[in-house]
Amino acid sequence: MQKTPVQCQFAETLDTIVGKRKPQIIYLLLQGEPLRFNELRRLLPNITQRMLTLYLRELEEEEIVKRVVYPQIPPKVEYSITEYGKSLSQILEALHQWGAAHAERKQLKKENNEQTETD
Amino acid sequence: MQKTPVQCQFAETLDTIVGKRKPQIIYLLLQGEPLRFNELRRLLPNITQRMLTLYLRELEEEEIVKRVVYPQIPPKVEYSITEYGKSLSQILEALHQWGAAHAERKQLKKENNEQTETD
DNA sequence: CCGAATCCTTTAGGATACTG
DNA sequence: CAGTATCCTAAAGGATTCGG
Repeated sequence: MQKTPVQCQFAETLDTIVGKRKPQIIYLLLQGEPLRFNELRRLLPNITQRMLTLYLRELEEEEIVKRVVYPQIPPKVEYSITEYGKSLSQILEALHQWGAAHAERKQLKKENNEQTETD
Repeated sequence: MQKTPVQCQFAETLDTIVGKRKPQIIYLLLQGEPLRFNELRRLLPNITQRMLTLYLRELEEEEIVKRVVYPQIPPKVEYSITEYGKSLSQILEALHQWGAAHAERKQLKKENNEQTETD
Protein backbone atom coordinates (compact mmCIF):
# COMPACT_ATOMS: atom_id res chain seq x y z
CA MET A 1 0.00 0.00 0.00
CA GLN A 2 1.68 3.13 -1.21
CA LYS A 3 1.20 6.45 0.52
CA THR A 4 -0.21 9.11 -1.76
CA PRO A 5 2.71 11.33 -2.65
CA VAL A 6 2.67 14.97 -1.61
CA GLN A 7 2.75 15.97 -5.24
CA CYS A 8 -0.62 14.40 -5.94
CA GLN A 9 -2.38 16.30 -3.18
CA PHE A 10 -1.63 19.56 -4.94
CA ALA A 11 -2.42 18.14 -8.34
CA GLU A 12 -5.83 16.90 -7.20
CA THR A 13 -6.84 20.28 -5.88
CA LEU A 14 -5.38 22.35 -8.66
CA ASP A 15 -6.92 20.15 -11.34
CA THR A 16 -10.26 20.98 -9.78
CA ILE A 17 -9.93 24.75 -9.62
CA VAL A 18 -7.45 25.64 -12.32
CA GLY A 19 -8.63 27.00 -15.61
CA LYS A 20 -8.68 30.50 -16.98
CA ARG A 21 -12.09 31.32 -15.52
CA LYS A 22 -12.90 28.30 -13.42
CA PRO A 23 -12.09 29.97 -10.11
CA GLN A 24 -14.35 32.84 -10.94
CA ILE A 25 -17.21 30.53 -11.88
CA ILE A 26 -16.87 28.77 -8.53
CA TYR A 27 -16.58 32.10 -6.77
CA LEU A 28 -19.76 33.40 -8.37
CA LEU A 29 -21.71 30.30 -7.43
CA LEU A 30 -20.29 30.42 -3.90
CA GLN A 31 -22.31 33.60 -3.43
CA GLY A 32 -25.26 31.23 -2.98
CA GLU A 33 -27.66 32.23 -5.74
CA PRO A 34 -28.18 29.67 -8.49
CA LEU A 35 -27.31 31.11 -11.87
CA ARG A 36 -28.55 30.31 -15.33
CA PHE A 37 -26.23 29.59 -18.22
CA ASN A 38 -26.64 32.96 -19.84
CA GLU A 39 -26.38 34.77 -16.53
CA LEU A 40 -22.99 33.19 -16.01
CA ARG A 41 -22.10 34.11 -19.54
CA ARG A 42 -22.87 37.74 -18.89
CA LEU A 43 -20.91 37.70 -15.64
CA LEU A 44 -17.82 36.25 -17.31
CA PRO A 45 -16.58 38.79 -19.84
CA ASN A 46 -15.94 37.36 -23.29
CA ILE A 47 -16.23 33.72 -22.29
CA THR A 48 -17.31 31.50 -25.16
CA GLN A 49 -20.25 29.13 -24.88
CA ARG A 50 -17.91 26.27 -25.48
CA MET A 51 -15.55 27.08 -22.63
CA LEU A 52 -18.35 27.86 -20.18
CA THR A 53 -19.96 24.54 -21.01
CA LEU A 54 -16.66 22.72 -20.62
CA TYR A 55 -15.91 24.28 -17.24
CA LEU A 56 -19.40 23.59 -15.95
CA ARG A 57 -19.29 19.96 -17.08
CA GLU A 58 -15.99 19.45 -15.33
CA LEU A 59 -17.27 21.02 -12.13
CA GLU A 60 -20.43 18.96 -12.36
CA GLU A 61 -18.37 15.81 -12.87
CA GLU A 62 -16.54 16.48 -9.61
CA GLU A 63 -19.78 17.36 -7.84
CA ILE A 64 -18.65 20.90 -7.11
CA VAL A 65 -21.58 22.23 -9.07
CA LYS A 66 -25.13 20.96 -9.41
CA ARG A 67 -26.99 21.29 -12.70
CA VAL A 68 -30.77 21.45 -12.72
CA VAL A 69 -32.76 21.35 -15.94
CA TYR A 70 -36.29 22.70 -16.00
CA PRO A 71 -38.06 20.91 -18.86
CA GLN A 72 -39.82 23.82 -20.48
CA ILE A 73 -39.80 25.91 -23.61
CA PRO A 74 -37.65 27.92 -23.78
CA PRO A 75 -35.22 25.75 -21.86
CA LYS A 76 -34.02 26.81 -18.43
CA VAL A 77 -30.96 25.43 -16.67
CA GLU A 78 -29.71 26.49 -13.28
CA TYR A 79 -26.27 25.95 -11.82
CA SER A 80 -25.57 26.07 -8.12
CA ILE A 81 -22.80 25.22 -5.71
CA THR A 82 -23.03 21.87 -3.88
CA GLU A 83 -22.32 21.34 -0.21
CA TYR A 84 -19.09 19.72 -1.24
CA GLY A 85 -18.29 22.67 -3.47
CA LYS A 86 -18.57 24.95 -0.47
CA SER A 87 -15.52 23.24 0.96
CA LEU A 88 -13.51 25.14 -1.63
CA SER A 89 -14.56 28.43 -0.10
CA GLN A 90 -11.51 28.88 2.14
CA ILE A 91 -9.14 28.12 -0.71
CA LEU A 92 -10.83 30.55 -3.04
CA GLU A 93 -10.81 33.23 -0.37
CA ALA A 94 -7.14 32.62 0.36
CA LEU A 95 -6.27 32.84 -3.32
CA HIS A 96 -8.33 35.98 -3.65
CA GLN A 97 -6.69 37.74 -0.73
CA TRP A 98 -3.18 36.79 -1.68
CA GLY A 99 -3.81 38.00 -5.22
CA ALA A 100 -4.95 41.37 -3.94
CA ALA A 101 -1.91 41.70 -1.68
CA HIS A 102 0.36 40.60 -4.46
CA ALA A 103 -1.04 43.15 -6.88
CA GLU A 104 -0.55 45.85 -4.26
CA ARG A 105 3.03 44.78 -3.68
CA LYS A 106 3.74 44.82 -7.38
CA GLN A 107 2.34 48.31 -7.62
CA LEU A 108 4.53 49.53 -4.74
CA LYS A 109 7.58 47.95 -6.28
CA LYS A 110 6.86 49.63 -9.58
CA GLU A 111 6.53 53.00 -7.88
CA ASN A 112 9.81 52.45 -6.05
CA ASN A 113 11.56 51.69 -9.30
CA GLU A 114 10.23 54.83 -10.89
CA GLN A 115 11.42 56.72 -7.81
CA THR A 116 14.96 55.39 -7.82
CA GLU A 117 15.33 55.71 -11.58
CA THR A 118 15.33 59.48 -11.20
CA ASP A 119 18.02 59.51 -8.52
CA MET B 1 -9.02 54.58 -11.77
CA GLN B 2 -10.38 51.11 -12.38
CA LYS B 3 -10.87 48.65 -9.58
CA THR B 4 -8.95 45.43 -10.09
CA PRO B 5 -11.52 42.88 -11.25
CA VAL B 6 -12.16 39.84 -9.10
CA GLN B 7 -10.97 37.65 -11.94
CA CYS B 8 -7.46 39.07 -11.77
CA GLN B 9 -7.02 38.31 -8.09
CA PHE B 10 -7.28 34.62 -8.83
CA ALA B 11 -5.16 34.87 -11.92
CA GLU B 12 -2.36 36.64 -10.04
CA THR B 13 -2.17 33.98 -7.38
CA LEU B 14 -2.60 31.01 -9.65
CA ASP B 15 -0.02 32.28 -12.11
CA THR B 16 2.39 32.25 -9.21
CA ILE B 17 1.77 28.75 -7.92
CA VAL B 18 0.43 26.82 -10.88
CA GLY B 19 2.66 24.50 -12.82
CA LYS B 20 3.04 20.79 -12.79
CA ARG B 21 5.63 20.79 -10.00
CA LYS B 22 5.73 24.39 -8.91
CA PRO B 23 3.64 23.83 -5.78
CA GLN B 24 5.92 21.04 -4.72
CA ILE B 25 9.02 23.15 -5.22
CA ILE B 26 7.53 25.87 -3.04
CA TYR B 27 6.43 23.29 -0.52
CA LEU B 28 9.91 21.78 -0.30
CA LEU B 29 11.52 25.17 0.23
CA LEU B 30 8.88 26.11 2.78
CA GLN B 31 10.42 23.44 5.01
CA GLY B 32 13.09 26.06 5.69
CA GLU B 33 16.30 24.40 4.53
CA PRO B 34 17.95 25.95 1.49
CA LEU B 35 18.34 23.42 -1.31
CA ARG B 36 20.83 23.14 -4.10
CA PHE B 37 19.79 22.70 -7.70
CA ASN B 38 20.59 19.01 -7.82
CA GLU B 39 19.03 18.37 -4.43
CA LEU B 40 15.77 19.75 -5.77
CA ARG B 41 16.23 17.65 -8.85
CA ARG B 42 16.50 14.52 -6.78
CA LEU B 43 13.48 15.46 -4.70
CA LEU B 44 11.32 16.03 -7.77
CA PRO B 45 10.98 12.70 -9.58
CA ASN B 46 11.78 12.88 -13.29
CA ILE B 47 11.86 16.64 -13.53
CA THR B 48 14.06 17.87 -16.36
CA GLN B 49 16.80 20.42 -15.81
CA ARG B 50 15.00 22.71 -18.16
CA MET B 51 11.71 22.69 -16.29
CA LEU B 52 13.34 23.01 -12.89
CA THR B 53 15.30 25.99 -14.12
CA LEU B 54 12.20 27.56 -15.61
CA TYR B 55 10.14 27.15 -12.44
CA LEU B 56 12.94 28.50 -10.26
CA ARG B 57 13.46 31.53 -12.50
CA GLU B 58 9.76 32.32 -12.38
CA LEU B 59 9.67 32.02 -8.61
CA GLU B 60 12.79 34.13 -8.32
CA GLU B 61 11.25 36.75 -10.57
CA GLU B 62 8.31 37.05 -8.20
CA GLU B 63 10.58 37.07 -5.17
CA ILE B 64 9.07 33.90 -3.80
CA VAL B 65 12.45 32.22 -3.96
CA LYS B 66 15.93 33.62 -3.37
CA ARG B 67 18.86 32.36 -5.41
CA VAL B 68 22.37 32.54 -3.96
CA VAL B 69 25.42 31.73 -6.05
CA TYR B 70 28.65 30.76 -4.32
CA PRO B 71 31.47 31.66 -6.69
CA GLN B 72 33.56 28.52 -6.49
CA ILE B 73 34.59 25.47 -8.49
CA PRO B 74 32.57 23.34 -8.76
CA PRO B 75 29.68 25.84 -8.74
CA LYS B 76 27.24 25.88 -5.85
CA VAL B 77 23.84 27.51 -5.95
CA GLU B 78 21.32 27.51 -3.14
CA TYR B 79 17.63 28.21 -3.35
CA SER B 80 15.58 29.25 -0.36
CA ILE B 81 12.16 30.63 0.40
CA THR B 82 11.86 34.37 0.95
CA GLU B 83 9.88 36.01 3.73
CA TYR B 84 7.36 36.95 1.10
CA GLY B 85 7.30 33.40 -0.17
CA LYS B 86 6.31 32.24 3.28
CA SER B 87 3.03 34.10 2.82
CA LEU B 88 2.05 31.30 0.45
CA SER B 89 2.22 28.79 3.26
CA GLN B 90 -1.48 28.89 4.19
CA ILE B 91 -2.53 28.51 0.59
CA LEU B 92 -0.26 25.55 0.03
CA GLU B 93 -1.48 23.91 3.22
CA ALA B 94 -5.09 24.49 2.24
CA LEU B 95 -4.52 22.99 -1.19
CA HIS B 96 -2.71 20.08 0.36
CA GLN B 97 -5.45 19.28 2.83
CA TRP B 98 -8.27 19.62 0.35
CA GLY B 99 -6.43 17.35 -2.04
CA ALA B 100 -6.12 14.68 0.61
CA ALA B 101 -9.79 14.93 1.51
CA HIS B 102 -10.77 14.90 -2.13
CA ALA B 103 -8.75 11.77 -2.84
CA GLU B 104 -10.43 10.08 0.13
CA ARG B 105 -13.85 11.10 -1.14
CA LYS B 106 -13.10 9.80 -4.60
CA GLN B 107 -12.03 6.50 -3.12
CA LEU B 108 -15.26 6.20 -1.12
CA LYS B 109 -17.33 7.03 -4.17
CA LYS B 110 -15.54 4.41 -6.17
CA GLU B 111 -16.21 1.81 -3.50
CA ASN B 112 -19.87 2.77 -3.43
CA ASN B 113 -20.13 2.36 -7.16
CA GLU B 114 -18.58 -1.08 -7.00
CA GLN B 115 -21.06 -1.89 -4.24
CA THR B 116 -24.18 -0.79 -6.10
CA GLU B 117 -23.08 -2.32 -9.38
CA THR B 118 -23.61 -5.74 -7.86
CA ASP B 119 -27.14 -4.98 -6.63
C1' DC C 1 -31.99 29.36 -24.31
C1' DC C 2 -28.54 26.07 -23.97
C1' DG C 3 -25.82 23.79 -25.89
C1' DA C 4 -22.67 20.22 -29.48
C1' DA C 5 -19.23 19.86 -33.37
C1' DT C 6 -15.36 21.39 -35.92
C1' DC C 7 -11.23 23.69 -36.67
C1' DC C 8 -7.38 26.55 -35.30
C1' DT C 9 -3.71 28.89 -32.30
C1' DT C 10 -1.04 29.26 -28.28
C1' DT C 11 1.26 27.57 -24.44
C1' DA C 12 3.04 24.15 -21.03
C1' DG C 13 5.82 20.56 -20.57
C1' DG C 14 9.34 17.33 -22.02
C1' DA C 15 13.50 14.90 -24.67
C1' DT C 16 17.92 15.60 -25.90
C1' DA C 17 22.39 17.53 -26.56
C1' DC C 18 25.84 20.87 -25.29
C1' DT C 19 28.75 24.14 -21.89
C1' DG C 20 31.57 27.07 -18.29
C1' DC D 1 27.43 21.29 -10.63
C1' DA D 2 24.27 24.07 -12.61
C1' DG D 3 22.75 25.38 -16.06
C1' DT D 4 21.45 26.89 -21.97
C1' DA D 5 19.78 25.88 -26.54
C1' DT D 6 16.76 23.29 -29.86
C1' DC D 7 13.20 20.80 -31.14
C1' DC D 8 8.84 18.45 -30.39
C1' DT D 9 4.13 16.96 -28.60
C1' DA D 10 -0.11 17.38 -26.18
C1' DA D 11 -3.39 20.04 -24.07
C1' DA D 12 -5.87 24.39 -23.12
C1' DG D 13 -8.30 27.90 -24.88
C1' DG D 14 -10.88 30.21 -28.54
C1' DA D 15 -13.69 31.36 -33.11
C1' DT D 16 -17.22 29.92 -35.65
C1' DT D 17 -21.09 27.30 -37.20
C1' DC D 18 -25.08 24.36 -36.48
C1' DG D 19 -29.28 22.32 -33.80
C1' DG D 20 -33.31 20.93 -30.49
